[in-house]
Amino acid sequence: MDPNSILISSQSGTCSHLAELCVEGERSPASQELEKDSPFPWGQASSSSLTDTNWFGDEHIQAKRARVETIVQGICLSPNPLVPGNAQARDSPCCTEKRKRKQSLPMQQGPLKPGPAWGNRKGGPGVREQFHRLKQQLRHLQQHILQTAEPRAAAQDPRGSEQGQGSLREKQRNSCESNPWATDSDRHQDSSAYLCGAEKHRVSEPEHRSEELRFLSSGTQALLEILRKELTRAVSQAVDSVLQKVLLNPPGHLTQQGRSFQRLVPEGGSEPSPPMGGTYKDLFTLATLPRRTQPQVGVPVGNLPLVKPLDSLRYPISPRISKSYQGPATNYPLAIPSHVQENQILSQLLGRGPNGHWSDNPPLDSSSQSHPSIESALQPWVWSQQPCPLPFTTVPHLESRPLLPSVKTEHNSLEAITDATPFSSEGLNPGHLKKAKLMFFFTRYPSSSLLKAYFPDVQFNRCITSQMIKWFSNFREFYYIQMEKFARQAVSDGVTNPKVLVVLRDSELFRALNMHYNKGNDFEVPDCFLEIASVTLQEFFRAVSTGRDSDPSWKKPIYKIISKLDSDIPEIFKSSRYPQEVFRS
DNA sequence: AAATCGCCTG
DNA sequence: CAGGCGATTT
Repeated sequence: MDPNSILISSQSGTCSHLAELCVEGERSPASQELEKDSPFPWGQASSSSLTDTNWFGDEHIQAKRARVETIVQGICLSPNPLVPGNAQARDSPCCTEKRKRKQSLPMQQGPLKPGPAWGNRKGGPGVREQFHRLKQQLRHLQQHILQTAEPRAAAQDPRGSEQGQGSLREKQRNSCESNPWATDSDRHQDSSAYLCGAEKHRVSEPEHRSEELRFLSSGTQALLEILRKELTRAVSQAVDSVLQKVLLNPPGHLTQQGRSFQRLVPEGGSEPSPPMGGTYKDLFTLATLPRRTQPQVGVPVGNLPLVKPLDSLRYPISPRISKSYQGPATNYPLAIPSHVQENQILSQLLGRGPNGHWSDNPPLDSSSQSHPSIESALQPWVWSQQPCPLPFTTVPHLESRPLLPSVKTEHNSLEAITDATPFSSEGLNPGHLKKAKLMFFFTRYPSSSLLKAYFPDVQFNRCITSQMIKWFSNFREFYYIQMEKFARQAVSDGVTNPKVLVVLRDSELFRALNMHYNKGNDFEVPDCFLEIASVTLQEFFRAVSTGRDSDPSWKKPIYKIISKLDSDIPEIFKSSRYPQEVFRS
């Protein structure tokens, strides 16, 4: 019924997918891999310039800065250790190489550094005032946030305690996002765990609301987190400015402190420190780059190579805040806007509706978004891209699938966040499988590029691609087995004219096929498939009836014929939400 | 060498 | 459906 009409009409869009293919085609396997590790390759280029800036290069300065930050924090806000972003979230279970790569990838964190910020520093006389103002603003924000958050927190079910011992990593991601180290290599797990625990204990403190955040709706949570981070960053920047101007003498012994401080205060986004060790750096870079791309509304993101990421986002999904954490996010985005005035940052934070997302919310609410910069930065995408990314997006609630239930739940519970987040970046879910099966009605031999074009919500990599190709291989296997079976039956039944062998919707063969690829029968099988099926059956019949099946490779010619009969796939299949749209209500 | 494919097996 | 394997293709 409905589905039919849709499909039919959509079928007209023949070339559309070709275009898609071209686009996708640009991505070589290698590049894809790169993207995985660091979705933002371009970051490197842009970063270099920033990296050079070495105002932090000097340990003395750094130490001072750290000191100031500490003070400021004490005054204004709790340093909530939000995780900068964990690029690792995207690791795909199947490909371990990614992990290795990530570590080895010497990404640069250019953007992190406040290069342009220098301009501000030059500011001069007004610095103090500015600083003051910032502090005040921060206080106000804090109050607002607290007011907003507290009430809700009470309402929500506090399940701060770690649940079970599932994958440690994932849990950490969810519960300890605040920990910057979580993102880093596994070796930091311990520390991250530690931090998480610490956080929990401090729940009562007004300043440390990380726990509380968990109880809030995901949306609010995200807002809170983002805001928090951004504020922290802003402060850091302000501090930096001040330091630059005021502090010129390096004490020199604070270096260590500075470091430790950074660790504790992940927000460190502010921390530009170029001197950081490789690992740390990598982290930043990974996380950072992406974000920038974002929306920072007015924020001048210097590097704009970001376009790429967008491509992947082409099919944004409804903004579900489902996963608060999806991505590798990073908070640095904010930090980076170095050239942006501190004031600007604040104002943006306060009033920003960057990508529309927050716009709805009043400043206060937005403030609540303290979620990791990750989101903050990417908002629009965040949601569209990663989160939904694969797993959830595509997967509508197909009939079955206990796996994705949470997805739909969306913002409701933390669960949604928890469950969704980990997978968001990759992996094929039942929804994808179902979609692939339906696509089989149109194409028996899809190319990897075609698959990429039709599964926009999937982050392809070798493993994923192979898996999907394997699916189609399996589909074909079943298909050909059925064909051969029925062809032989026809032969034994005495059929002599292949023309009489036509696959109709009421035929047994069709039922078998439909049962396999369209179990719920919730999809209208296209006529073209019936035609191809008929041709295939006839070819098998001819081969068998003429005794060609004695040849070990007698099926090859048939395969070759069938491989040329793929049809165009309806455009609607390109939608990540495809199933929902196609299936009959 | 890498990507695919088909076949077989669990 | 996923793995493994060998063959084929590019």
